[in-house]
Amino acid sequence: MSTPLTWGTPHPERADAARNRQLLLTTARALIAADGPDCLTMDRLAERSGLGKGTVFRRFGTRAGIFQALLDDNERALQQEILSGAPPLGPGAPPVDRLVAYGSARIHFLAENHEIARSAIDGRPTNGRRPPLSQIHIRVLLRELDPPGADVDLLAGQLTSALEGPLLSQLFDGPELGQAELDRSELTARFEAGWRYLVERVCTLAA
Amino acid sequence: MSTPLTWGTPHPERADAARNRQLLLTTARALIAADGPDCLTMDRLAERSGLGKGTVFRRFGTRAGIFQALLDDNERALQQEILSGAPPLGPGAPPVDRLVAYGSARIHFLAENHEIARSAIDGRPTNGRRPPLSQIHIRVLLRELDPPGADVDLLAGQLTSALEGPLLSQLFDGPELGQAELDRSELTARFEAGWRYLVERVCTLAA
DNA sequence: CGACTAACCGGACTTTACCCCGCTTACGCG
DNA sequence: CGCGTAAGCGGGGTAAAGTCCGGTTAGTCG
Repeated sequence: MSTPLTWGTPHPERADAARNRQLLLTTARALIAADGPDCLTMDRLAERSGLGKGTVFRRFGTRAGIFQALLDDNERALQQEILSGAPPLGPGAPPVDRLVAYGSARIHFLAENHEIARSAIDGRPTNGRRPPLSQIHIRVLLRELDPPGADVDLLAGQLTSALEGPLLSQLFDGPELGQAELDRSELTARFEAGWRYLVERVCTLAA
Repeated sequence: MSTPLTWGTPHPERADAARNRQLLLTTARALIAADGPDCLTMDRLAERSGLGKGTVFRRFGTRAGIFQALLDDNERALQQEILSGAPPLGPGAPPVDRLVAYGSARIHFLAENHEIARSAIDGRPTNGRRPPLSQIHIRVLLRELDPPGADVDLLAGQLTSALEGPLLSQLFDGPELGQAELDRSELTARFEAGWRYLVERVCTLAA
């Protein structure tokens, strides 16, 4: 379940390795639920899993890698919705509607997982350097739209940043620049509206 | 020169402290120039400056704080240009033109300082939690523009992320998603064009 | 069924950010 | 000009990330 796309390679993952990865993920979730993400240490995770530290590092490469893996795992359901769910999130709706719907979904996902997301962004570019799903999806939809005169690849990156950056800043550091504290649903609503505005502004052809 | 805005407080900084800050900044630049940012360690910086480790931490709070300080210092010239330089970067030009000009300036600044910028983004929200200059400036210009129906504060954050995020990703991790390697000037030109497109799309009133 | 090999596992080791707390020094006041 | 005190300073101490390499085991091939 963890590397379902790597069927071309000879040895995707050894059985015990897969079992241990699963165990580590589960243990990590438990530790995070118990003490918060900041208390999740490599030593502790190894010990609580009954494994050695080397194993943990082999699996995830770095501390941030653990949170990455957790995030990816949580994201899988959303991924399915996009690929084969009902419109407008899934295929079938006009691209602009899909963009708006995707933004909403992503906003809610990040709002729910922001503690993990925070810890997943840390030091060096860990290992995989796998491009973020968000950007890929946005790019595909933009290409369908084909806005005249736009650098679509770059625009995809810009929109991805615009979607995620401010939200994460807000979630991490709290309200900024003289804005009142918002509860969860107000916050997501505001960001959804902002995202819709941006997408329509960028993608609607000028008269 | 380092805390010129704190004149209301009784003792902004003691003379020796200011001297040491300056010394540390200089030494840090020298070490970075010599061995690259990754080799700049707190111990080494303290030793090479002839100061104690505690002093370094008192000044900058965290390793990332050093790079923050360096970046702020480098940014000051640009800041002056914006506040009292010639249009369109400085005051006097129409807001849209100023936005475009600011984007160009910022892109070049980040391209020149990306190694430091990379190291400045690390762990926890260090200390000051001072909102980024970029966002403030963009917000001011947007307010002048007053796009109908927009959440200007949020939009400012979105545009800031759109301006900086993809550029930094590119500079940090290299070209992505099947794009060829670009040299410095091609890269900045591309991002400048992308920024102009975005700003005009968002700020030009629909017919 | 047995041997081979490549991947995996473990835990000691190194490096480094960051903390702590007693000592020292700059600056204001009498 | 001498004193008090608050800020600055120093460097040893801790914890945690990431590395290394010898021992072990899963999966394969004859």
